[in-house]
Amino acid sequence: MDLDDLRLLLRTAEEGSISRAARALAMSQPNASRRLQRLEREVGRPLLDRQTTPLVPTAAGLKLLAFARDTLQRWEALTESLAGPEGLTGELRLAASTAPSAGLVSRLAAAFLGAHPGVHIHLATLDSRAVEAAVVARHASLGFIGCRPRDPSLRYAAVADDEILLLVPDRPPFADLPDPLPRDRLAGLPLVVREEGSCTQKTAFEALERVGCAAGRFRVVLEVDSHPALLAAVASGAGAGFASAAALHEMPGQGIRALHVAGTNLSRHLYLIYDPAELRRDAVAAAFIAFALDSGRHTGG
Amino acid sequence: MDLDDLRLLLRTAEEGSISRAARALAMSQPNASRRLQRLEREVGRPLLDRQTTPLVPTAAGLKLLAFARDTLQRWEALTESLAGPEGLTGELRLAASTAPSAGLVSRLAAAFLGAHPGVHIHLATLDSRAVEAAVVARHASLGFIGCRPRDPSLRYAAVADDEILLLVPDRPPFADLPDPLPRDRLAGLPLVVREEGSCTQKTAFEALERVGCAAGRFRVVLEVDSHPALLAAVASGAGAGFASAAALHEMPGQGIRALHVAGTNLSRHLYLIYDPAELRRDAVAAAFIAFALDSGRHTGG
DNA sequence: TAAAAATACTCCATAGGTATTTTAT
DNA sequence: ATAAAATACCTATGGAGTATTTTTA
Repeated sequence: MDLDDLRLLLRTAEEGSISRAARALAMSQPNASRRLQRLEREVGRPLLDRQTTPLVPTAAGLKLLAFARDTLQRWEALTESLAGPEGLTGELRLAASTAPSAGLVSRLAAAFLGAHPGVHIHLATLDSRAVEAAVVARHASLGFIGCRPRDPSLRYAAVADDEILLLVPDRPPFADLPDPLPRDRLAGLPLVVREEGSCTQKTAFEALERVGCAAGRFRVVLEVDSHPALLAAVASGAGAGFASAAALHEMPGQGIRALHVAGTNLSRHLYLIYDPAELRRDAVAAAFIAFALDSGRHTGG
Repeated sequence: MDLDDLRLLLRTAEEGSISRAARALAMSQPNASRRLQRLEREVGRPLLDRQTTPLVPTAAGLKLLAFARDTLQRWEALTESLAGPEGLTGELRLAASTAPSAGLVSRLAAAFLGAHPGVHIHLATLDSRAVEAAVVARHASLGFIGCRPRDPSLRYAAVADDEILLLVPDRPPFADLPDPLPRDRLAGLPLVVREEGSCTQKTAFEALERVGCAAGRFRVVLEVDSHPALLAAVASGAGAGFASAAALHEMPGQGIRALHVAGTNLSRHLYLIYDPAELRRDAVAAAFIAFALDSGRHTGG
């Protein structure tokens, strides 16, 4: 008997349908059906009357439901109390994409460590795709990326907003560009862009395209594969480039001005991605998510 | 979280040692160690202080121990109450070796069905080795054989005693043999024996060997591969043969006398064999074992 | 030095998914 | 006829075993 069996039984009784319960708990219908059958074998009695619609618990099912409610409630209370003031213990492996999220994440990590000094956090900075792969492969419990995950088995939550700015060299012929830069001036600028996997890049181009600036109209003069390289290229006058405001905070390059693009909402979210099953197996990861979402409410809104 | 995790934690705390708990619960030490580590990850705190000997639970461990005791106790009570007067439901697959045990087992099955009319029992009669194989392969939940199981992963319990008798043709030159037959008369008799896998055979020869009648001294004239074949052979005067008293009850052959062998305890046990893990997964099998052992106490002693 | 716990590695059972069939409304 | 439950089948995860290393009394 597994706590998940109890959750499934409970949900099935609430929904009155195995299929609906399976959907709600993100599992396949045959799997739910089998788990309930196994549970019935284990207790030696049918738990649900499958003849009726909606499905209704048998007498034995009602007894087990009472047990399930009680046990789950006591378990939640227990784990919550264990995560209490003294803090958690264990290891937490995070993966964050590129510089901007690494900045936010390290701040989050530091704050989390204040509440839970017994936790050892390992933070890896990878590109967005590698972050997603690391979470799927369980090399990391949690990931932070700038766009929604592609893998449908991963859940995500927005933890912060981040504005994308246009960086330009602080020298002619860029020095005289006005700060809210009119959109039509963009097409003439030489651009330094990030490699294809970059979320910053993707978000900026998508937002511009939405207001009528097709990506094809830009003059891409240089493609680099990291944020520092982009800063260096812009600072040396190669062209303009997009970067997130958070990343500038961390490392303000010299000889660079940051401009807003007029009439365009070049903001992006930061997404926390995770495998839902992991939360049931790793109390530290679960606590970190709760912590991140909570602190996001204060800062990001 | 699994009930087995709770049982393991409880036992570990009682024994003060992971190794001892593992032994007690019939699992390997590394497995026990890992399961406890996983449980610790799940709750986010260490549960045992491994620095001390004997091992001692941490504060978090004590809380979880209280939860474990309570939950297990409530679970046992629940499953017991569900097996109550109205009876269990489900399927029970039994495998019994040869005729003698099939007789006992079908009587047991009938009695069990009286208490649990919702159960569907499937009884297969196989030779001893096949019974053991069926239990190991989970084709049957429970098996009944005449000797202890070879496979160390199986548990066994003696459920009844059964006496082995010497069957002789009711005609010359056997007709004048005295009923408590002196052991020294055995060596001269032509014997009909069962195939090598037979437990009846094995038990009889072992018991005789123990009192000094080496198997080599017997005159084996015929080897057959079933109990009915043995009866037929004896009835037709081919020779004497060993068979269990229970089997005679079922099918008393004509023209056959059953003799005791003087000064020799030719009794054998009937063993119920099972996979211990199965009991936690199948309430019907668990109930049948309890039932069989209980009724064994009244009849067999 | 001896016993216990943890790690490394391997294998197999089984949990879980997809596709399909059966059942019930 | 449609939706839900059960079954068949397959794959891959991870649970469990053996062998080994590390640790601690």
